[in-house]
Amino acid sequence: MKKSKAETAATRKRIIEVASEAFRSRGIHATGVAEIMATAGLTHGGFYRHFDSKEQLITEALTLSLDELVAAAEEAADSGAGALLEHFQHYVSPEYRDNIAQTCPLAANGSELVRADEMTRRIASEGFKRIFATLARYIPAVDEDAATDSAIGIFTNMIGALTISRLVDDPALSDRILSVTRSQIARALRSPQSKEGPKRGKTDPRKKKVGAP
Amino acid sequence: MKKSKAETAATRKRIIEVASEAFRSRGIHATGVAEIMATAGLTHGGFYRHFDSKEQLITEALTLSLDELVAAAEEAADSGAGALLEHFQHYVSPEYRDNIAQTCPLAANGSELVRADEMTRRIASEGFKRIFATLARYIPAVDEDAATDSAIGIFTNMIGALTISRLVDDPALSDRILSVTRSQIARALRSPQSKEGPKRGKTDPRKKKVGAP
DNA sequence: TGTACATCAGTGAACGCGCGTTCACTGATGTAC
DNA sequence: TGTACATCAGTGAACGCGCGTTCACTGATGTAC
Repeated sequence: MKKSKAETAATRKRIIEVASEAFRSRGIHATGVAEIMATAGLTHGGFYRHFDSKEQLITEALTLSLDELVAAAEEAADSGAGALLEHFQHYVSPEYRDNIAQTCPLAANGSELVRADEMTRRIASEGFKRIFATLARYIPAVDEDAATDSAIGIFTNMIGALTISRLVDDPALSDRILSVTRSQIARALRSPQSKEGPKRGKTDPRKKKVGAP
Repeated sequence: MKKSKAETAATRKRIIEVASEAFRSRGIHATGVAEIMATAGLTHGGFYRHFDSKEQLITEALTLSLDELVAAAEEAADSGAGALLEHFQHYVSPEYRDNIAQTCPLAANGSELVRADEMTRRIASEGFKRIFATLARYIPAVDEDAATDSAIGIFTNMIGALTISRLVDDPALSDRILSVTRSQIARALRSPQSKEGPKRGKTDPRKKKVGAP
């Protein structure tokens, strides 16, 4: 029962879509190939007609979810600074927190990605860079370097807040974590950022445009 | 070959210590009971003389690592605000980043803990609360609520920065993430914090002292 | 355009493997007298 | 204090199970003529 090229491509796409949600919902390690195939309406034997290994699916699923994340941020950015502020505020909202399957994979799978293979970490790194670069373009700052610093700070802050808001078992504390983070983001996006700080925390001036595409 | 009570207690403690480092190094799911027992110098069959299940070991290992984390923060706090600043700056240093086995379990296992069982999440939550409460006591702020908000923000920020600094495959970017976060922490710990922000990001005034022990 | 055949997406059974957990056994410890 | 015996920490083999992966087979698709 060979399938047409279009149907084969659609099946492959469906497997990746299912995997990208399943990995975020239940974790990468904890989600099996058979489970993904069953959700996609297939038996597990056919998996290797589409992918060399589970590892390959992980990288493709991560690529998809990061592409979607970047696209959403760029779309918001195209509508101006106000829309971008709103977009990133939504990133640390209860709705976003409660929709782990369809939101940021760096927050959903952070500590698992730290131990992923080289290719997966590269994709995660590239996705991280693309997001904070988009953000940096709209941050009021004394120079490009300061804007990048601020964007990095905001984005890592959001990922930490989101992760911990999902971890804590006290709903009121969870909401408060998000609320505090929204305030921090709003402050950073409103007022021009400089890089001043105490000597020990100062950005090393030798590092130039690291990670800025 | 029954062992003395002292020896039994020492063995149990050793298993928990080994597990707490192994879970942080290699991940909770990815670390097997047999591997932990072998590292502790035992065969895996004896595991169930000490624990009911792997889950129980997870909660005990997490308890240990969080207790150590809290103890270190409180020790620093007892030496004054300067020592506390230094302590939390160290939290987002390259040395700390590169020592995942012996540092913050919320950063090392964040996304896995989100999906852990009820007991484990409760312990993680309690640990989180104890740390930010310690931090809040030394933050200059207009009131206790604002200090708690600031402490929550700083700590979730650090966890996100640490996780992403371990994830990215570009060493210079990794260092920069930590450096940026050190600056943010220094700023927050130096100048009095208030809760002002735009309406949408404002802390809900109905939430009083959530999570503050 | 029609026919003959090679391709290959998908099925379902099976592979080896490592997982968490159980169990019969050993023999030193701790206790009862 | 000394002896007899019950306890139980640790061993090592085995359990069922689900994992990622392989494979013989089916039959519709796509291609060659």
